[in-house]
Amino acid sequence: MHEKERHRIILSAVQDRPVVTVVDLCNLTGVSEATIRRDISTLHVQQKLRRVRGGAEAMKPPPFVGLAGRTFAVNETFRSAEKQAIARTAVEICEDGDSIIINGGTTTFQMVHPLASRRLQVFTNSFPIAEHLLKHSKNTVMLPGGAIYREQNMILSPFDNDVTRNFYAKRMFMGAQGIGPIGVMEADPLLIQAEQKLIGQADELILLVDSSKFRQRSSLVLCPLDKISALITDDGIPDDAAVMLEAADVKLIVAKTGGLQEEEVAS
Amino acid sequence: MHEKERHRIILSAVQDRPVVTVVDLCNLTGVSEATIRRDISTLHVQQKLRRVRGGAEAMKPPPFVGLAGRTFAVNETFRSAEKQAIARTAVEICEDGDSIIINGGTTTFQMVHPLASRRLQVFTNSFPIAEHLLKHSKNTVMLPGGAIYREQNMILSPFDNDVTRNFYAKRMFMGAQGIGPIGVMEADPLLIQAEQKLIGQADELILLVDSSKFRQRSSLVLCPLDKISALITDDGIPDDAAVMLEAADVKLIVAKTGGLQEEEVAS
DNA sequence: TATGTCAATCAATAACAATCATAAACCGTC
DNA sequence: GACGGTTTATGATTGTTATTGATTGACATA
Repeated sequence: MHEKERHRIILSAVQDRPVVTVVDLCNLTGVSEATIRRDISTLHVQQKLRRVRGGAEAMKPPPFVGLAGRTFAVNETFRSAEKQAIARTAVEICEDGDSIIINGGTTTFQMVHPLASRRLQVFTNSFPIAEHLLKHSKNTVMLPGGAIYREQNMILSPFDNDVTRNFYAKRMFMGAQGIGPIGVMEADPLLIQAEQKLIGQADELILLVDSSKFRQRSSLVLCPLDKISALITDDGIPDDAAVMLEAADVKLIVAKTGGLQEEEVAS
Repeated sequence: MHEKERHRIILSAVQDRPVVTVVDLCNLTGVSEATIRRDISTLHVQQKLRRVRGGAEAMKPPPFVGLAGRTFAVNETFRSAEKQAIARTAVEICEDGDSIIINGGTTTFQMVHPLASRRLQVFTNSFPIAEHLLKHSKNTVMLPGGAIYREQNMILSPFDNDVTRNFYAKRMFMGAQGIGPIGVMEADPLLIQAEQKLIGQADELILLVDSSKFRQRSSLVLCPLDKISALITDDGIPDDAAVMLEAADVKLIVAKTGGLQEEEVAS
């Protein structure tokens, strides 16, 4: 990864929230802490951000974060290191020029930072993802039509006749509330509807879930496991879950937190 | 491969992507690293790009699209007092609960501030308007589907099957490049297409133009004057323009800058 | 004390500049 | 055209420099 590329990612992250830690940036970029510190120092003297102990903060903190950004930010801090590593791994399997679909969620949102230095065709129903990519990257951004639901920060539509049907992608990335033998679980019927509309518009469905999701259950089943092409998670995945995924022929990708390699466990 | 040919490829790549590496350019052109480095050096002294370690970057690194974009911001300061008065008047004729369509533009963008304390159903193809209303108001925000065009900061779609057809509003507000006896003028064919899609989804079409627009002409005609229900402008409007509008049965509303009142000149 | 952050250092690596040899393009003259 | 000489562009090789990641110890904090 190149210096400029890292700098873009760092600036992208630092403007996303009040403070970013060095560890966060390591997970986001996959480089060592020493390098991140050197980068922060460089950007500090360039006045691009302010260096603080433990990380960095934006030069001009946003005047006030709307209620939308707040709930989002709270969720983000939960298991954020894992989510960032997972998101980085997800972006790494994409190539410039690819068409991808990103379903809204706190884990998938982390993809925006590694995407800052890339150029893809991104279709997303998440308003914050679209907003961030528009401001901090050169990716092409496409949206479905519909109403913006503040609670989820997503664009949802009860109609079937939107441009979603006109977009076809190589991969679709999505999070989930939980994973079990029955399949992928979600909490909200509205999300189910939106996600099912998107599944089928992509060749591969790739799930991004941190390992805590394997212990969670929910009432609504989005789709069975065999619809999933690959699943990216962190190294806290239980053995029985790995067996379950292998049985369903789901490619398991374990993202390494702390910055180095990804490791494929099962095909 | 000829030198000029490589240079075109390099410049194309460097403006397309945030960063290009020497290796990338080697793969792209099929020549050696030494040659690419020589090319980058040449283009660097020609100020066509900036040379950085590992590759090259575009001269103006981040075309960061701010909340309202760079070109947006420049336009916003031009005749902003008039635009704000016009926008305020436009919002004043709406009542809470109304469904309105706001077409993107620098004048219509000014509507977001008076709208901050209101609660309407707003359908807009302007990303900055949606963003602002979402963060700073409680209005319901709805969007058409499509790609976000950075230059205009608008969501445009070549497809006809989007949710636009499912949204019907009491009023549609739009700006324009110019106004003449022939009708409403616009500069960009893409905008024409998007605007024509929206017109017809509202009972009334209301035009927001500052008085300088009566002296402007453009090459593309969006619609004839008689499609317009009302036109809001400032008190700099020429007499002949007022006569022209009266003849076309357009209700003329003059926004008072600084003051409060609207004034009806013709019905 | 335990933990996390940081700066200094060093080895490994990647990127670079300088140099040279080859081959193509160029430019005269015949 | 054809030939010989020159220039120019390119790729490979070399040694040099810059960047990175790991290690260590210092310092602050809980």
